Amino acid sequence: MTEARIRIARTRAADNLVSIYERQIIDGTLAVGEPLPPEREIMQSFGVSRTVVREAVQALSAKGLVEARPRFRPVVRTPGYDAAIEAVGSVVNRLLTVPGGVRNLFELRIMMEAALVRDAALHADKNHVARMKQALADNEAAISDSQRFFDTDIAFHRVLYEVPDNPVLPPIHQAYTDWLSSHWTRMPRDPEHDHVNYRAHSRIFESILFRDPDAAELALRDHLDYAWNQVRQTFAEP
Amino acid sequence: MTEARIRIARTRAADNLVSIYERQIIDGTLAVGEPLPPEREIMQSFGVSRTVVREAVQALSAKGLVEARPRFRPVVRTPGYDAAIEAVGSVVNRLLTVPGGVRNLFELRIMMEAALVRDAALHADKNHVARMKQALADNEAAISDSQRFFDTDIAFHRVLYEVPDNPVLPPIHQAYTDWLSSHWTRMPRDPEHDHVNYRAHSRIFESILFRDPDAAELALRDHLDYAWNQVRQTFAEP
DNA sequence: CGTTTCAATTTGGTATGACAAAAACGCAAA
DNA sequence: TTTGCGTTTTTGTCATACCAAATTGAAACG
Repeated sequence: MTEARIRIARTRAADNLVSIYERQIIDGTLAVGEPLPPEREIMQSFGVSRTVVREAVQALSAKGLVEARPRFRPVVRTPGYDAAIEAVGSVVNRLLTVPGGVRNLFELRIMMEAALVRDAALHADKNHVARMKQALADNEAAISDSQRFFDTDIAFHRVLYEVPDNPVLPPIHQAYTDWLSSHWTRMPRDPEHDHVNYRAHSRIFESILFRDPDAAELALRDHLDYAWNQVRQTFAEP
Repeated sequence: MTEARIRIARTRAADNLVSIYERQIIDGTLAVGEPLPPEREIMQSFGVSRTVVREAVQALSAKGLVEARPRFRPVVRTPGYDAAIEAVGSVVNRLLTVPGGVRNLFELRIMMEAALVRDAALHADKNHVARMKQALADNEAAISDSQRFFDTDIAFHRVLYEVPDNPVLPPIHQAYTDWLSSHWTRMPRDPEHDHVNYRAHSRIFESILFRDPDAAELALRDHLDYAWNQVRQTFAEP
């Protein structure tokens, strides 16, 4: 993507190594969980200096292909959407610092979940409904237990991301909760909020049961608007 | 995110530099577009070796804070959603290689644009409608001019991402088109496709004009399902 | 005076060697 | 077999050097 736009991006030696190991990891030559060869070994087998090797390893780490902890051999990561989204974590954290960043991401979330509840209302099968019902029950049982309510709240929403059976979606949900949870912990704790939120979840669930996408979307938007009013209080944003 | 989960990740020397320059870039000490100091200068002012400096620069580059082209001084990037999404480009490219990756991302796109046309049908103002109308006209004029039709096609969809006035959305559209365009060159070129696609765009536009979100969503899903059948042919995926 | 050319300087990319500290390993003891 | 300890690897960092490309500034030119 970037590369295409850059003028005359002459090849850095490290890039070769990166693409080579990229291929080896993708086609399975390097198994998941296995450590990369020692740096000196890579040096010799490719005839490059350790500088280049280390640079390549760092690039692979930034791409989320390997997990490089200090002082440890880099190990090949399990490929997948979780790893990818985790790799973009630092980027998104920066987005949260730009003016209005939290609001923009939250609105994106509202838009996504609105689409998800519509989808759920139309396509949720018995299994999904059962899971939602269970999550809802757990949620009700956790009312006024601040931490547990938070967890069950997340669990309820997670089911929505699982309905379309697209493996990209659950990691996105995970990302949202990770990035926003740091603010949710600063949110005012009030059992009254729990009741309101539980009723909102309940309303969403019923709309899905009735196969009514419009009602489901409306309920979801009411719910998240309310949640946003809670979240925004932890910021100086207008 | 990752860092919190890692055991005892003792500070690497480069991390200090990264956070220092991160702060300087965010608070404006280092203006956008300005190059970072030369590596040798950074060495001296922080008393570290060039190895560490180069490692830090690479990390900053991976985070999307600076743009480092080979042989050039790294320049501070304009912060924002474009830069962030571009920084995740490599990650997403990898997602496209996992089995079913293209399909999953395409379905995510369908879900997003379905939500967008619903939103447009409800909230598009005169200005947006005018832009869509113009884009549609351009699209019609480009029929059977393969390259221009592709461009105007993209431009039409882009308007949809601009309606909600959320700065996160246009870069997402940009990302989708970037990823797609690499496959577009392999797609079958047929003027008949252009006609079908133009009529689909036209149908979407009319549904938005009539303030009919259901019709708009239906039209968009038909359109993208058709597009998917074109795209999938460039893959071996079932 | 402005523009172009070209050589000197600066700067990034890479290689090499070295050393401390931490991890991995192997071996011996319980 | 498990545990503990010492040895060997391996990584993190530093220092230095060289090359090639980019930048700069002076000189030549119109």
